[in-house]
Amino acid sequence: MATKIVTRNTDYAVRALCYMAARERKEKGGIITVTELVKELGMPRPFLRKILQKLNAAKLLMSKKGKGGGFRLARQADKIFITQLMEIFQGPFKLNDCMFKRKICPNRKACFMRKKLEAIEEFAAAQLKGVTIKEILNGR
Amino acid sequence: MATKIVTRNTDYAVRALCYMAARERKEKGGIITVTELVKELGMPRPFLRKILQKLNAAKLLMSKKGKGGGFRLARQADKIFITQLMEIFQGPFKLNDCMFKRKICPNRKACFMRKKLEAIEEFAAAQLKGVTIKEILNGR
DNA sequence: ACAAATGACACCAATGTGGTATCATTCTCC
DNA sequence: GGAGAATGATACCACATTGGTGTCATTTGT
Repeated sequence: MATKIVTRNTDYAVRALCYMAARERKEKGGIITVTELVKELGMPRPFLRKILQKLNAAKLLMSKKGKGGGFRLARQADKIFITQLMEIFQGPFKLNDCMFKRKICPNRKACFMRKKLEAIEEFAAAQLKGVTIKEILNGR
Repeated sequence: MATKIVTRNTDYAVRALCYMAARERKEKGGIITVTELVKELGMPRPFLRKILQKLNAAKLLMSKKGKGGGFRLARQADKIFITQLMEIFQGPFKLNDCMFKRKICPNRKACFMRKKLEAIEEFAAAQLKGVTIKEILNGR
């Protein structure tokens, strides 16, 4: 199986945010309901709901309860970083933590493999660093 | 949880092979028994056995059955690449395969995220490419 | 009041990884 | 040839994670 850098809930979040940002560009200031998102994006409703609630808690979305309620972006698309989404849904980004028998491997400092993994982790972090919803939307 | 580039069985394989290579350097040509490896490396015996059997099947080790039997390296330590170990225990190395609803995401080609992931994957492959047991043993 | 929306939260299922157990086979040595 | 020491093969199990569902409470507009 493929090594996952991005899990499914992060992925769904990206898709949902992209949709919302795109819609925002045309019809200004609209609140979007889960129903619309589900219809447009074809994701399982309860799962998406959970994701949106997390985004709301993280203040990336604003929510409005009750009739006529829904969600809207709490900030511009170029201020929403996927690194933050990854943090929210997957926790801090890191590669192998090099455990051995429940403890951090004592050789961690000297280990050649570890050096390589660290280089990879650094590179990956650099690649993902500046990426925002806006860029993903624009394909660039 | 940390994104795993290297899983535990690959890790165990590396450790076992390193030990065997190190011993080889001193006492030439010795066959090593699972019992010795378990004692020295402190891994669960049946699990290690399974791993060694796979290495044997992949012709990285040679085995001898029966009394006085055991394993020895089937090639020099500088001819054993961790990429091959990863292949054996984890399958082909790749990052996210970008599925959406059981199908490969139709936007895969244009997707900006995907481009980043591909860059990371390439870099990672390059980093790991030449690494052998010998280098790990030498810490370089 | 009622219906439409989210909030909070508990629960469930599938999968992968790590680990165990068992029996068959081979080999050496007496 | 038989006993015991080793691997071969393989089935099974436990735990964690991820992905996903379901339910009830709360808020809000008409």
